[in-house]
Amino acid sequence: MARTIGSNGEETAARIRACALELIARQGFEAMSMRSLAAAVGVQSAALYHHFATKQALLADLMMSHMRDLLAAWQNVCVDHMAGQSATASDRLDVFARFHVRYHISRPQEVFIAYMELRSLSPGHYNAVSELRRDYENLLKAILQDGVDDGSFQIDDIHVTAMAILAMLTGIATWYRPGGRLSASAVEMQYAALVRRMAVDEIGESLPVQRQAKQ
Amino acid sequence: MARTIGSNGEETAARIRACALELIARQGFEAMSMRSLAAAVGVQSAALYHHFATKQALLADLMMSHMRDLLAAWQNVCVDHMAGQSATASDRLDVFARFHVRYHISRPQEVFIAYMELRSLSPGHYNAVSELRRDYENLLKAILQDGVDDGSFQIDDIHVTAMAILAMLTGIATWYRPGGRLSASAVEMQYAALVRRMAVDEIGESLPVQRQAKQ
DNA sequence: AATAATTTAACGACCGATCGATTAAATAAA
DNA sequence: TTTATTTAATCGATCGGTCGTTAAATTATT
Repeated sequence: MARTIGSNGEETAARIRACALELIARQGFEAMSMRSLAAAVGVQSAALYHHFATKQALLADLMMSHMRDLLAAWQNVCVDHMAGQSATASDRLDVFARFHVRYHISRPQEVFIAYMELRSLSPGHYNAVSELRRDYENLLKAILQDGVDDGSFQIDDIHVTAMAILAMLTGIATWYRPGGRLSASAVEMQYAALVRRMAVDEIGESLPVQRQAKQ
Repeated sequence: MARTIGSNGEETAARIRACALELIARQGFEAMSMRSLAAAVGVQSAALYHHFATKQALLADLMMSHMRDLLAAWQNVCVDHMAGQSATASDRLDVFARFHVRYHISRPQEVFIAYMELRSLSPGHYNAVSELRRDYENLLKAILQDGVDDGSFQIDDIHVTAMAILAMLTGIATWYRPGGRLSASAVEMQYAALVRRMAVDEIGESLPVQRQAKQ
């Protein structure tokens, strides 16, 4: 430790992360200079390099942390809400949708960065983050597949439907603002209902064959 | 040098626009330097300023053009497919969804830029683009409202549903690649079917009251 | 001759990153 | 308990380079 009384390295690193999240979310990674970040943190720009090797490493740290936190949070939900995977596909889809909305509403900056700054990552970091993203997408696909297998979902294409659901849910971050007309739980409820409709076609539910989209 | 044989100002401006679209879509607006853009076009960077006053003006030009083209293309679809607005809300929603998918698949770069680089716009340009975006959103909202009014749609909240649909459809740009597993028309069909499900709840269709999402 | 398009050359500002010096706390040695 | 040493953290200054932009000169078109 060095200068200021009552502060240490981990605390400074955490403050750098927090300020970087805000600045990158507001201006974009390329538009944020290390100098402006240092000013926001309240240190000299050189001090940033004691905690993060490069600007790129800082971005990768933020994005990897976000993806790992997201996956860990889902694991917690699984442990809490449906121990043993005994829940139906429909229930699990509902839990997933609500979880996703809740998590993305509670961390708007991380979410915004996670899918806006993918192109700012170096190839190596991009692959690492993409892998975690694929893991997360596969969680949803597995639920959809289970529902198709047991006949409770009517889905033409798992991949397309999963991409559609995730884009729809993640898009909340672009318009939802706390304190607006709708509460977070109201939004959560509505999106969960929309997701359910996307997976379940009530008319086709009783039919043994997959419902065909009309040309 | 001045004018090369067979070229004029408008042609150069068009080439600048095309190269800028590609570079910005790939690297982001902040990451694209005017020097690299000039190199891609095949001119000196100073020549760019004969056609666009500033880098910011170039971005605004690209985004405003995109939004105006999008709105104009929808007007054309309206004239062609449903003269006189006599079509049902369900049909109009279907036409809208298919149009949106088709248009966004055909112009991936413009689409990507249009919703990734909003924050790179100066306040004035941001407001101008946002106004056109709102116009486009209102087209969808009007269709949804009509369907709710005549009882063919079961929708809790027009705004939420419209945002969800647009995020879902626009998200295609993040994963669809020509020549992949699915053809553009297959994607168009599937997304149109999903949009229909989001607006129409077949079970609740016969009920006079709005269907309530289960808590 | 007038104008439009492009060049070369350069300006000042800022970029990410690094350097060596400095300081405070933790640890070891006396 | 004092003294010496190490480690972690920050600072001020600065590096080489690139940024957006501009001025003036040059060339081509009308």
